[in-house]
Amino acid sequence: MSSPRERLVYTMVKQLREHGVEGTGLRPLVAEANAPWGSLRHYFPGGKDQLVSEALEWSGSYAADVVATYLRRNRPTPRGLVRVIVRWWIDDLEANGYARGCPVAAAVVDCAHTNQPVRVAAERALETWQEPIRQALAQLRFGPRDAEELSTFILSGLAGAIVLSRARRSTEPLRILERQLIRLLTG
Amino acid sequence: MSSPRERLVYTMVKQLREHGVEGTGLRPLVAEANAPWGSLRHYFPGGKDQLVSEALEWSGSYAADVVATYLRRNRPTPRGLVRVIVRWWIDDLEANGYARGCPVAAAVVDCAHTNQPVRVAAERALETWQEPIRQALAQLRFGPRDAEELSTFILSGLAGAIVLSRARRSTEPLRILERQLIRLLTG
DNA sequence: TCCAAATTATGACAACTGTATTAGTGGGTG
DNA sequence: CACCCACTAATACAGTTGTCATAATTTGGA
Repeated sequence: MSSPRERLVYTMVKQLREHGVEGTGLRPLVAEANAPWGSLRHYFPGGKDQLVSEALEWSGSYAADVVATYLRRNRPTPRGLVRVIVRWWIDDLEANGYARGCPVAAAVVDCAHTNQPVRVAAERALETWQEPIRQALAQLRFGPRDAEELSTFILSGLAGAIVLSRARRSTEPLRILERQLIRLLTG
Repeated sequence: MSSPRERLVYTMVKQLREHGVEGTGLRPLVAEANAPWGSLRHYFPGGKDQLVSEALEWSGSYAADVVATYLRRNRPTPRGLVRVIVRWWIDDLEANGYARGCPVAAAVVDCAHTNQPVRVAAERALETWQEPIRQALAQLRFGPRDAEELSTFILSGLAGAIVLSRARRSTEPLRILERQLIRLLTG
């Protein structure tokens, strides 16, 4: 399997997505990760903040990879780009009964003002995530300025649509996002 | 001033926006509200869930009022509608140093899967908020179906842009949202 | 084999969590 | 006055929180 260290980070990602930062207890987390309690301070001397920050970093890289993989395999189209971004979340929400949301949003909501290290980690994760989207838009006909603006806009819509979808227990908001974004990028 | 009951609800709104559901302790809350500890169980026998739910209801009504007031005073235009919705948040974030976000998003992120009563309250708050926006779109040239879709899309973008703005400590994501929404509604 | 370093076990710490109970205060009405 | 009521005070409860210190153990390399 993976090392206790890796399992702790990944389990933190999952817990973050389900319960947020403040809602995640270290002891339940360690239990679910099947990790020894002593590993916590050994691998994460920075405490909970460090573990959360690494979980966010992992999440940012993962999300970026989803887009980057699409770019590697296809010449991007507006439709295809939007689809690969939004569909991942539609599938995930449906597969998990709307249990898990966006870990970055969770971190921001809980700690934006009270916990600088975590906030900075969230900011970095968003940059990581945004980068391949911006690249994709640049490969389309969009100039640097539009690519920057539109990629920010896409992430905003996505983060919000996830929240709405979980509140309603319906993927409609995400499907609407997909339609409107395609309209915006092709119109 | 206002009654302890009202202060408790309003203070919960504030705490929700700053620390989320799980990050808000009842004792600090009661202290900040200058309310007697005994008032908690007296006015809110349903416990924390009830207090959070009422805070969400209050928030939904408040947000809806902002839009409804605009509608009462002006004949709506795409630009004016988007502006009144987005500007409130730009001003609020700048005025409070990005300390406070959207209470509904906070509730969803923390409790969407673990706390049905709160999730339902969040869903209702979103409906309340969406209603005047849909009305405004209906007063423009949009049919019922487009008004429904676009009002959902606007709320998605808004909730997400607030998250991004707090993460970056910059109102750029909200300003981008404003521009793109105007483009979408006028294009 | 033996040492040193990496890893884990165990348990304690004070502070805090939401909930609950019981007694008591106040003010207005009968 | 006496009564009842909405309201508050004070405290206790069992559980959990993140952090920490120290000892025991395992591991890999010389």
